[in-house]
Parts: sequence; C-alpha cells; structure tokens
Amino acid sequence: MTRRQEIMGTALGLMRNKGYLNTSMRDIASAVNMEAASLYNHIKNKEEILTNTCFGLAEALELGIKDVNDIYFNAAEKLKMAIHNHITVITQDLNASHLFIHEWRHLSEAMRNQFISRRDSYEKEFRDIVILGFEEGEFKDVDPKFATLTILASLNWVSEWYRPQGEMQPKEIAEKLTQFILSGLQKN
Amino acid sequence: MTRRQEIMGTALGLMRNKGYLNTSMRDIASAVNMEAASLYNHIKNKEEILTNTCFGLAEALELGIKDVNDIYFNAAEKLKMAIHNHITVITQDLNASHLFIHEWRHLSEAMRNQFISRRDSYEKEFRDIVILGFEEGEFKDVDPKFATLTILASLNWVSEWYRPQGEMQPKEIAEKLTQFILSGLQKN
DNA sequence: CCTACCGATCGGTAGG
DNA sequence: CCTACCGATCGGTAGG
Repeated sequence: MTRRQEIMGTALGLMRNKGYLNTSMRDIASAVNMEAASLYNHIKNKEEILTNTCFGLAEALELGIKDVNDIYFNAAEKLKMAIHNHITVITQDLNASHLFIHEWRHLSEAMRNQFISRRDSYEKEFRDIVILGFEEGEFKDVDPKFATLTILASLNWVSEWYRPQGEMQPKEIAEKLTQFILSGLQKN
Repeated sequence: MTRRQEIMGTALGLMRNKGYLNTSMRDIASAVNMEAASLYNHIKNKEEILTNTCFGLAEALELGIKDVNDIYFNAAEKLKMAIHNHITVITQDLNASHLFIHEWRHLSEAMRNQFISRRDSYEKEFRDIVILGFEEGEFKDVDPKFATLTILASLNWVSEWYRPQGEMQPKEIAEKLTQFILSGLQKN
C-alpha cells in the first residue's frame, strides 16, 4: 500500500465518523503520524479526497448498470441484476459510500454539478428498467420516477446498516431487496 | 412571528442548503439583518438550533406512531396509517426534516445518544407492525428488521425530492408508498 | 517529511 | 441590538 493510499483510506474512515467538514487535515495527519503540511506531498488538497471518492463510486455504479443494459433480459431480470450490482459496489467500501451518499454536497460547485448530472443519468437508466417492465406488461402502472427514487433510497440505505461481520452478506441482501421491491410485504 | 422564530426559520433554510457545519452564525445574522453577536439575545447558541429541530421532529413522529398503536387495527391498516403520519410530518417542514435526517450526527455526544435511542424506539414500533402482520398471517415471513429499515429509508427519502408546489401531495405520496410497500412492483 | 507561518474564519463573550 | 474583541482552529504555502 502506498503512502497515498494509506492517507486516503484513513481520511475516509475519519470522514465517515465525523463528517467531511469536521475532519481537519491535522486530524488526518495525526492519524497517519505526520504533520499536516506533509500530507500535501501525497495529495493535492482536502477536496481531492472527496472528489476522487465521489467520482470513483459514480464510475463503478455506471459500469454496473452498463453491464445490465448490455445483456438482453426482461425487466425483472434486469432489475435484479442492477440491484445486485448496486449493492456490491455500495457494500465494498462503506467509508467511501458514506462520502458518496452524504458528502457530495460539499464538492465545489463545478464538480457538484458534474456529479449531479451523472447521478441523474444513473437514475434514468434505472428508471428505464421500470418503464420496460410496464411495457412488457409485467410491472404495474406506477409512476416510474417515484418508484425509482423509492428503490434507490432503499438500496443506498444499506450502507448505513450493513456490517461486513454481520450475518447478512451482500448477495443475500440484494436478493431480499429484489424480492421486496418486486412483490412487497403482503401475501399474494 | 417572533424574532426568535424568524432566526430559527432562516437558519434552517441556510442549513439545508449549505449544511449545518458550513452555516456560520454570521451567515444567519446577515440573512436576518443583524450582527452575529445579537443572535445570542434570541437563541442560546448554534447547537440549540440543531437540538430543537431534531427533538421537535422526533416528538412529532412519536406522536404519530402512538396514534396508530392506540387504535385497534390489523397490521396492513396500521402500516398504512403509520406511513401517512410519517409522510405528513416529514413533508411539513423540509428544512427541518433535512436537519433531522442528515445533521443529527453533529449533536453533542449526550444529545446524540438520546436522539439515537429515541430513533431506535421509533423503529421498533414500526417493526412491531411488520411482526404483527406476520402473526396475523397477512405478511410474508421477511426479516422484520431488514424490512423496517428498507421501509423507513423510502419514507425519509421523500424529503429529498418532495416539492410542495409539485403535483404529488403528501396524501397521495403516502398512498403510493403504502401500495408499493405492501404489494411491490410486479403484477401477479 | 518538517518547522514556521499566513490570512481567514469560526463560535461566543464583555460591556454597553 | 451593536462595537469590539477573544482564543481556537482551519486549509494551505514557503522553504528547506
């Protein structure tokens, strides 16, 4: 592991616990046994940590949804696969996911706008699956935007309660979520 | 409207846009045409804004769930009512909801622990409805904790996209959510 | 990788 | 409700 990776990883951990703004460069420095000034030999500035993380996850999620749309499947199968990919990414690094989900607001304006537009287009790809399901006659006639936002909220929230040492692992979480989203709580 | 209420309301608006930590007392002061020092004649300190808001919403949600459990109903009816009450509270004041959902982490440790325990007990009351539904034979045999967290994630996320001027109003949102949670996306 | 340091800004208080 | 101000802390740079 390079020194840069060590700094990045440590920073993400601190930022998940205390928040991005509340984590100072001095906090990060002392956690890796350096002076704050020395951090700048390895990273450009504080915002680079946030930018790298947010766009790194955005890219991973985009690859995941592209995977799904490159294969010919019905909507239910596509949704299942999209959920699985999303959960896989989000549970991979919980510290990074926290920044991605909660702290992107603190990106500089230019970066924030880019981020939002990539997030919107990801949402759209998800939404298209919901619409496809309706066109196939397999899904109910729901408001696609409403349904998509509700689904993504459930998926992202996993990063808040998932524990790698717990009994439910990403694959099982994805299956249960798919089940829940497709057929709900009520019997028949 | 008292000066205090004006300050509180303005502060919540700023904090929703820029985040709690990023909103300075000077920002709040200039938004209400005062000097920062003068704010302290109306509010105790910055944290009071956060504490008041977080516990105010916690109380409103607790009243809502108590309402549900005081009436004899089956689980599906209870869930529907609980969702309706939750959405009503959360859409009432979006600025306050943002603080409640995202910024409680910045409460002082003592307050934060209180807050978490009230949030946990609210979750438990929701969970009990899911369990009741299973005992009645009406709900599937899902993991109640998992289901409850997924449901609450969907409900809270409404505060991110709901617009009072938009076409979907709280009552309709609650109905669609209930429908979605009970019977899912797929036709059967 | 460190010492030394900068200008800016913060929450909050004293005293009127 | 204001002026004046405090000590603390911030992200970051110069120079070695």
